[in-house]
Amino acid sequence: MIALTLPDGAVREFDGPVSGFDVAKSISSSLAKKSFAIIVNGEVRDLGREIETDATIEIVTKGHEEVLPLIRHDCAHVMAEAVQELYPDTQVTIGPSIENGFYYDFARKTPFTPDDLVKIEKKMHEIINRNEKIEREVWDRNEAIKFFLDKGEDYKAEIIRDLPETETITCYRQGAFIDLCRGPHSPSTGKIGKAFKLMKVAGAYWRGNSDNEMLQRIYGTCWETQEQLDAYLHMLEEAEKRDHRRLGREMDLFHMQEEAQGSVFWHDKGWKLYRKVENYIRDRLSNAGYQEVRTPQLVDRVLWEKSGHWEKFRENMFTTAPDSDEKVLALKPMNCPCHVQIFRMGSKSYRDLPLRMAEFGCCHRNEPSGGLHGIMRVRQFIQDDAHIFCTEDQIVSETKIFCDLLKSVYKDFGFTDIVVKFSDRPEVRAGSDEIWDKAENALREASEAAGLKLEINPGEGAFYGPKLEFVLRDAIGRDWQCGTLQADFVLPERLDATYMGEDGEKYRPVMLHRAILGSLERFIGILIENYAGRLPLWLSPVHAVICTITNEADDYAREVKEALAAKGLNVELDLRNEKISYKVREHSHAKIPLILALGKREAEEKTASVRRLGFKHQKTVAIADLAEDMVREIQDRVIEADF
RNA sequence: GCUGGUGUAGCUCAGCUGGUAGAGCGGCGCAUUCGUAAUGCGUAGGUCGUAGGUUCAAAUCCUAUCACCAGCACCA
Repeated sequence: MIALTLPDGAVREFDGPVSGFDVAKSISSSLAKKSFAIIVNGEVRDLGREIETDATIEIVTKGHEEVLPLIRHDCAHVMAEAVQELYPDTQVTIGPSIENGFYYDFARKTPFTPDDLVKIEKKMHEIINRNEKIEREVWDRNEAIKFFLDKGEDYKAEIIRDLPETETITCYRQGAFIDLCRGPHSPSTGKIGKAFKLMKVAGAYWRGNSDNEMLQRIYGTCWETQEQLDAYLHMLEEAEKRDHRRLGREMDLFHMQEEAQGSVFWHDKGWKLYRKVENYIRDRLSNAGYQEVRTPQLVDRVLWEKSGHWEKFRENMFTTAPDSDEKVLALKPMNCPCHVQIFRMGSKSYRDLPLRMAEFGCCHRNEPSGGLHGIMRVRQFIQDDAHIFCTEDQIVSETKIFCDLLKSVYKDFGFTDIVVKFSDRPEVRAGSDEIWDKAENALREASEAAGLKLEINPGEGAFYGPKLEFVLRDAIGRDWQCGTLQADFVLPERLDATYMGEDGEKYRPVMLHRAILGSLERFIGILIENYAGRLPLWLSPVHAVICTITNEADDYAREVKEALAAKGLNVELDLRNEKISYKVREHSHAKIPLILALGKREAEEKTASVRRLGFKHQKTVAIADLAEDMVREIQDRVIEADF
């Protein structure tokens, strides 16, 4: 007897092993038709698989959160089947479901063209209409290897060879197509429906390693309903409109050009924004007990050799090319070695620790051309960089203080949902296991104490210490590392930083490399995308534009501008002989937060008709009150004004 | 760096299989003084990313190169 417990607590008994499909059928035949899979003790399984022991189960039907990953994976298989039907010379490799869809990596000499995608998509609809049964098969390891080798599927054979001996080898068969796969899958291809679309082709390295050959990856998106697909495609279109590169141009913030690849030309308004961000973080750091320093841009390679950068980071460094045996200088890619130089000046005592040293230093890194991206990934950038020199015992408290500060700063910028990635010890590393234990625990404890949720990145730490990465998302869902905290036991050693302990002995300080915003360029890019250009008043380069309705109000408009400027507000004047609706439209496009329309009425009453960006209505306010409200909104760093 | 795609006026884009460039918006000029997301008329803008090549003739075909876009790798 097998007893299966349903989500509502009801128990159903069966004489012997029973398939998920039969379980569903025992409840109702219509349920069986509507099912995609069955969850057995928390594990999603094919309906065709037999359940052999007592278990709690749940039938997966339309709308269940497990449906999307399932049909996306089905869709990947259908795409592979379509590709092999159309292009038999293609080998299949790996094709998982991912956020919003799926991809499949193919090995083929000739790359797929956008035209091919149209054909493949058509073929996929055919296969789905055929409603092929998807069946799970358990294979013998060696037979499976032989089978795939005979089929010319070398990659599949390689995958099986690399699987642990204990792993059950399963294949999924649909029509003439058979694929090595862990599963699970829906019962048939018809379950996928029509709400999918192939999106793009791209190269991708076999097993994610750039030493390996490059495969052809096709990305697709797949949803349960057409409405969901349409909504997703619409979201992508909308996201395009908040691209910081586009908004940067439209809002006249910055530009980039060929002659300075990977570097930003900040325009007046963009630089105003930049300075607001920089001054804000400067104040926060200063209040948090940081000193600020400034170190050289060009530094002799000798120092980089000592610090280890010459060995580990040479490829990314810009250097001078001296004529003969002159010294080689390098543009600094990081501030840390220079900060150690300042630390080393004079002698330091334990009483000086923790010593928090900040610098808005300009760093240059020769990033690979393919990695550059607007102002998010550049070759010249400025970080809100700082190094905390402290004792091992101070790591926890300093990390905690840092996490709290970071959280508070992010909140001011309107980011409350912060993802933290914790990278622990890599295989190749410096320092003893004891120190690593200590550092890892410190970082973990401190960030948890600060109420941050951690994601673990196993083995991804720096060779000199573990790190926390604070990640923000851009308009289309790409993650960007902004803040970071890295514990470093190596650099103080290499550059011989010491302090005098209570006992009169010399000790090595630990260095915490840390940034909150990360690169200001990147952070501003994220800000622009996050707000779709509609920056909070405290960050907006221009606070308001005064628009006259007729030139009768020109004198009053100048008066208002004076009054607001006197309060430190940045206000522009639009006295052009244009219709008010024309001006409103133009300044709305330019993402000006407030439009003040002034006509005869306002001039007589000493008021302004105020319209907030994003709102259709307006309200009439006395100038003095308006100025006061604006100043308060800026001081309070209001993210979303309720108008 | 790798794979694919793109590069035509300030912006968005058209220009079929080769016959020396076109629209809308924006700019400028004139008129309009018009109360909350486009007033009308007129006008000026381009070595078609760059360098070679094929051809009587190249934005269009070929080669190289640069930049950008997407993805991969990288991101100390």
